[in-house]
Amino acid sequence: MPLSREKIAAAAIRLADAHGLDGLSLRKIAKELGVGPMRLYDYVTNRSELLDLMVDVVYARIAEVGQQSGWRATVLAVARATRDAALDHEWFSDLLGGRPHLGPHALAVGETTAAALSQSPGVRDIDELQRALGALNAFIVGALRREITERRTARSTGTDEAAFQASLGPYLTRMLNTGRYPTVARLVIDGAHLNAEETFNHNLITVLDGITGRPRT
Amino acid sequence: MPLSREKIAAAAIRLADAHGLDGLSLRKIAKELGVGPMRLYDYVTNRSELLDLMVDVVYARIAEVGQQSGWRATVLAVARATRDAALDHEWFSDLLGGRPHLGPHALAVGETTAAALSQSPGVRDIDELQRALGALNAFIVGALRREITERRTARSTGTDEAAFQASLGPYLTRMLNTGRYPTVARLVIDGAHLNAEETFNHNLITVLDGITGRPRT
DNA sequence: TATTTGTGGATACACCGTACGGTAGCGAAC
DNA sequence: GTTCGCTACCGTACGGTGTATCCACAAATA
Repeated sequence: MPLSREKIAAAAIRLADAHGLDGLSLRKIAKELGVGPMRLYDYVTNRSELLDLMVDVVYARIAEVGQQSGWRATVLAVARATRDAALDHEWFSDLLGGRPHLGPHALAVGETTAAALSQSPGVRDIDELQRALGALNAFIVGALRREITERRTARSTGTDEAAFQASLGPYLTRMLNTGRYPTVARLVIDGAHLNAEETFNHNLITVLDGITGRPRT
Repeated sequence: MPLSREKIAAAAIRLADAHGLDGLSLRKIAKELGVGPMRLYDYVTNRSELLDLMVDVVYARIAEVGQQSGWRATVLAVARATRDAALDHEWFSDLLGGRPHLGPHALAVGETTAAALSQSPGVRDIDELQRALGALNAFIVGALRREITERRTARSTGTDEAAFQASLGPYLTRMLNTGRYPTVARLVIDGAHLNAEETFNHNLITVLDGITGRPRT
């Protein structure tokens, strides 16, 4: 049972899911596979190439959604699939936007969203398509990074109010009590209970409407 | 002339500007300051706390733009200042969205943008403000990461067509020649010459319009 | 003067990515 | 049938990282 890029990527993903990207090392992957560390270099030239490999495996899952009934449904489906993937593999969000995603599956999802967007009214020529795609991807990347970051801090501080006050509280409440950040203070105190999925969907639609030039409801 | 968080941060920023975040290590910073590596731990508990420090120094520069004549001008100015900062300190974009930015200056720019956005029509209550802020920040984070990544690959491959074809070409052109990614192919071939700043501004306005509910022109 | 206290430094540990040299097997050429 | 060369595997070793711990020395206190 020799070894293969697929097996290496799968093991790496398992480890990254469990211990994050910082807890991932070539040596641990090798140990997980019962092999010396240098074996991996027969299949991968770099650590970063390994990361690219992992990323493209995730994109493969995202690409499965394929085309939907209309361009709008397609874009929404791909965006939501990306979010699902990021929630399942938090390290994925760490890599989002950090390097060009050029793997075959990444290109495939790029193709479906680009093709879908090009069907939209308000996207008339190729420059507009490029811009629209940029804006959409920028939003997705930023939104997912933000959501994952929040989820991580929520998990590390504990989700309940008391633990939050105990961990970030001392510093943050002191900061907010200076009165220099009244709006932020109101946001932190009054508005922490938004549903993440709803927020993502809502903002996604907002951005999409902005891009494709549709009147807001 | 003892040592201080400010001095450490300044040295770290110099090094990160020159050699990127990967080329940054506590030992190098210490050497730069003519000190043993362990001295830094008297001022900073962690490497990550050092990164937070650096980030907040950058936010200090961003915060300098302050309020403008209207809420819209303020939001635009802050966003553009953030972009300028990211262009000057590319490592900043690597950190964007990756951890909560809670330093005093980061909170200050959060406050100004939040306060500005809350003045916008279409942002009626606090939940809408939270969502709007999320969408705006998501876009900024994603757009800057993307732009910096592109700039980096452009720099490493060389900017001219020939060098590009030589480096990414072998793989990418082969991929595009499969015919499976026609839209992406068109984008790569026909549409690479958009001005980055214009694109950012254009998309920023688009997103902002989407958020605040303004009719598209 | 004796003793405590704190401050800068060196050393050490566990771990990382990866360069390098060696070895064993196997097909091809004489 | 023997030898040669090539490929696929393997372990070791190097230079680097973040950080914990201990240590020496100077200053300040009793």
